[in-house]
Amino acid sequence: MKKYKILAVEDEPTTQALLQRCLAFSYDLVLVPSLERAKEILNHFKPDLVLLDLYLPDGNGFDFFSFLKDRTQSSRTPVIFLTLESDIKVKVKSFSAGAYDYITKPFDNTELMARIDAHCARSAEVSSAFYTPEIFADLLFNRESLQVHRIDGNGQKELVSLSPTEFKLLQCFMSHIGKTLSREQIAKEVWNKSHFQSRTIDRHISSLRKKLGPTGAYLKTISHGGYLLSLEER
Amino acid sequence: MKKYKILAVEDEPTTQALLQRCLAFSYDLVLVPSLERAKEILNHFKPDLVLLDLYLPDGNGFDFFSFLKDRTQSSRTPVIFLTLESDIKVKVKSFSAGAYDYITKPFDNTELMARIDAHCARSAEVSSAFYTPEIFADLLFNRESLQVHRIDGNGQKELVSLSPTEFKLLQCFMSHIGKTLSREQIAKEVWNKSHFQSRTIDRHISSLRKKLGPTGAYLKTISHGGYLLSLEER
DNA sequence: GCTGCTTTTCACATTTTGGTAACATTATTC
DNA sequence: GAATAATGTTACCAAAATGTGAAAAGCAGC
Repeated sequence: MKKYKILAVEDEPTTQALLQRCLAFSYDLVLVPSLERAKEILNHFKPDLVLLDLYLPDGNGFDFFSFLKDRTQSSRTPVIFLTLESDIKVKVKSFSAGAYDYITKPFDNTELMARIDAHCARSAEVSSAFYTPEIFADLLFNRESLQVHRIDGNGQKELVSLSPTEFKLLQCFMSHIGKTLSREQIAKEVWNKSHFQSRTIDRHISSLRKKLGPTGAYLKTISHGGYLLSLEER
Repeated sequence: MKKYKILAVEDEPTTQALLQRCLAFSYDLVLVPSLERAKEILNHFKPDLVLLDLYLPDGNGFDFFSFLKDRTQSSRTPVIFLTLESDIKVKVKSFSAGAYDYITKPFDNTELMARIDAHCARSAEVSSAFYTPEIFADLLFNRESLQVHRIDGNGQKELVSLSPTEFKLLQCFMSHIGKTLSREQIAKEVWNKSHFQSRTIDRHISSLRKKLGPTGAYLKTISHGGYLLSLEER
């Protein structure tokens, strides 16, 4: 049985010791005391779940939370807030920001583990459904370098030079192949905004299609619905 | 904004009243006092989330939970246990069985709502990833891509290109297969209007039938009654 | 502040859409 | 089997949605 990988960000020594003691055996646990260290660790550790204290020496848990949400690799990683703060308003804020759970100290070890397991199990099931391919039609995606290449008839790779926004836009469609995305959804995923001067998205779609050349035709317009990336013929 | 549909199974009058008071406004709430009633309700109510008491007059919450898991329609529906029982062992058992959350009474309204919203939002996102198009005759109706395909004799998918209104119209019939819909009902569901220059609907039906080709014949006219989508002859 | 890039906005071109009228056809009633 | 009512179908065109070049606005690095 494979252990779940957990990143715990916690500066208070007592809780640190407690977490170490009760989680280290059952999980692949990395415990760091600051956001800075956490960000470093993420370069070579991809946790299945994050335990996050709200108040940390070098910043606020919410900021780190948004940081995780913004990186595609960790945008769907479950985050459990684990904190002394028991103010209902903070709880509500956490949940509406997207927290998977909120546990106040002191907590029960067994319950913590049960909740961790539950979230990890569901998340593992879900992440298979959200798998984003690296190849779509004749496009090759490199998530590390944030580059897209097109493979021509001879198997030669040719760089498709996309701007950062165009890349994010394409990535957004790649992670929802076969689903029509409304302009609102696109705005939210790519710009993290809900409202927009309406034509901006259309304009970006237009230039993305142009840069993708013939492959751009797979990015279809669904009138009154939004846009759709799909392999099917029109 | 659409309300989440919630089924609450709870027999204790105090909690019933509390749930009614704090949830009925923000959610589409159905509150039942027994497992038997809950099962009945499920025949015509597909909740987005279930609130479940552990100890009920006609059985144990766990059994109902397994019942939900076993039905495909509800196997991914989030279930929150809401109970007096605060024994850690029961909590752990609930989570390992697949509970989404476990809240002990007395609880805070706001927190309950925050947790409900969080689970529903994630679940909605996930269920779209697991969505499979609906099938009617040789049509594949896809609510996610907002497209309709027809399967031809060779099993090839062919796009049926519908305008937004036609799609909504078909969607309306797809959600009420076998039921005759009056023009008023159609106007309300598709146009969100009650009154209409009478022939408009007819004209859209006409073009929908035309685009659906032979399959359009399943969209029958009920003179003086409206229209009906049904496989049965009459 | 200048330079070179990206992003956004504007303006206009183009396409799609949907309501209505008019007429054709079918169903219902007596 | 008319007469009448209900429904089917076509054509039209205005309004709305979308595509896109070019100008304007941001923005990082110097």
